[in-house]
Amino acid sequence: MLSKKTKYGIKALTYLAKTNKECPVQISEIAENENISVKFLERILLELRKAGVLDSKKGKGGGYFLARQPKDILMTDIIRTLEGPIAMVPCVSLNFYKKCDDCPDETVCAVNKLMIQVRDSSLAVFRNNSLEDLIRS
Amino acid sequence: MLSKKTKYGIKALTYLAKTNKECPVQISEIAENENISVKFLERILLELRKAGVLDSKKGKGGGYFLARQPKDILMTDIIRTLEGPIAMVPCVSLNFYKKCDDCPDETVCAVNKLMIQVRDSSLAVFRNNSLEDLIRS
DNA sequence: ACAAATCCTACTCACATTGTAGGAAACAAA
DNA sequence: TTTGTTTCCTACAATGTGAGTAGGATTTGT
Ligand code: FES
Ligand code: FES
Repeated sequence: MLSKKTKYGIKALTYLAKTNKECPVQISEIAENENISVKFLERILLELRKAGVLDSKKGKGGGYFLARQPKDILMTDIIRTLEGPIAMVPCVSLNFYKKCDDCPDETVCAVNKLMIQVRDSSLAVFRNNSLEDLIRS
Repeated sequence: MLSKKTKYGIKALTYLAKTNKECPVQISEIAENENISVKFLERILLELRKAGVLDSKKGKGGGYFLARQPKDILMTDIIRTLEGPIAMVPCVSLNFYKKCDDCPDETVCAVNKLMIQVRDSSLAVFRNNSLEDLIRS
C-alpha cells in the first residue's frame, strides 16, 4: 500500500508543476488545495528538498519551488525518497539492498526470482514517468 | 514491502510443489524445512485452504496438499489471498476497489493514473507466473 | 480410548504510520 | 532595528498493522 506521505508528496509536486509560477509557493497554499494537513506536508516537502527535488526560500514571500524542470524529475526519485525501496523484498532492491534473514540462499529462492520480475516491471513504469508526464495525462 | 505472511505462504506452496508427494504433508515438516514458526504457518495454510488453493486432511496421517496442479495455481491467487490488493491505492484495485477518501475526483488524479500503470505491470507478472514456473526457474 | 493432526479465536508485543506541538532560524519590509 | 512571515527541526502522541503466541476444539486413524 502506498503511504499517505508518498501520495501527498506526489500531489504537492504535481500542484507545483501545474501552477507554473515564478515565485515560491507556500506550504499552506498547497495544503489547502490538495486537502493535506499543513504540518504533515511541511515535513514531506522538507524531505523532498533535502533529496534535491525541491528548493525553498525562507521568510516573507518565501515558499517551495521545483529544483529542476518537471521533465527531469522522475517518479523513481520521488518514490525512493518518500516511500523507500521500490522492491518488495530487500534482497532484490537496487538502492536499498539487504540480505533476507530468513532465506538461507537467495540464488535458489523462488520469492527472490519472482520479486525481481516485479521490481523490474514497476521500475520501468516509474522510470518512464516524469512529473511532466503526470500532469499531461 | 511484502509481508512475512505472503512470503511464508509462497515458500510453503513451493515446498509442497517441489516435494511432489502423494500423501499429505504436515505443517511441522514444512515449517522446519522453510524456517517458519509452526503456529504462524498454521494460520497461513488455513487461509490458503479457505481460498481453495490448498486442501487438507485432519487427524493422524493428515496434513496439507495442493488443491490443483502447480501450473493451475497462479501468483495472483496467492498474493490476493495473503497480501490483499495488488494495487498500491484502493482506487485502482480490480478486486478490492474503494474510493480514495482524500481525492475529490479520481478521473483527474495524477496518482491514480500512475498507479494504474504500476498495477497493470505487476499484475502481468503475477498472472504470468504459476507455482510451476516458480519451482522451475 | 488414545494419539496425532488440523481448525479456530483471541491475545500480546513491537514497530511504522500519521499527525501535532512548539519553538528556532532566516528573511523582507517598514 | 523591529516586526511579521515563512521555512526549519525535533520531539511527542495516537493509531493502526504485522508478526507471532496461547490454548483449546475438532476430526481422524489405529
Ligand atoms: S532471499 Fe530474499 S526472498 Fe528469499
Ligand atoms: S483517486 Fe485514488 S489516488 Fe487519487
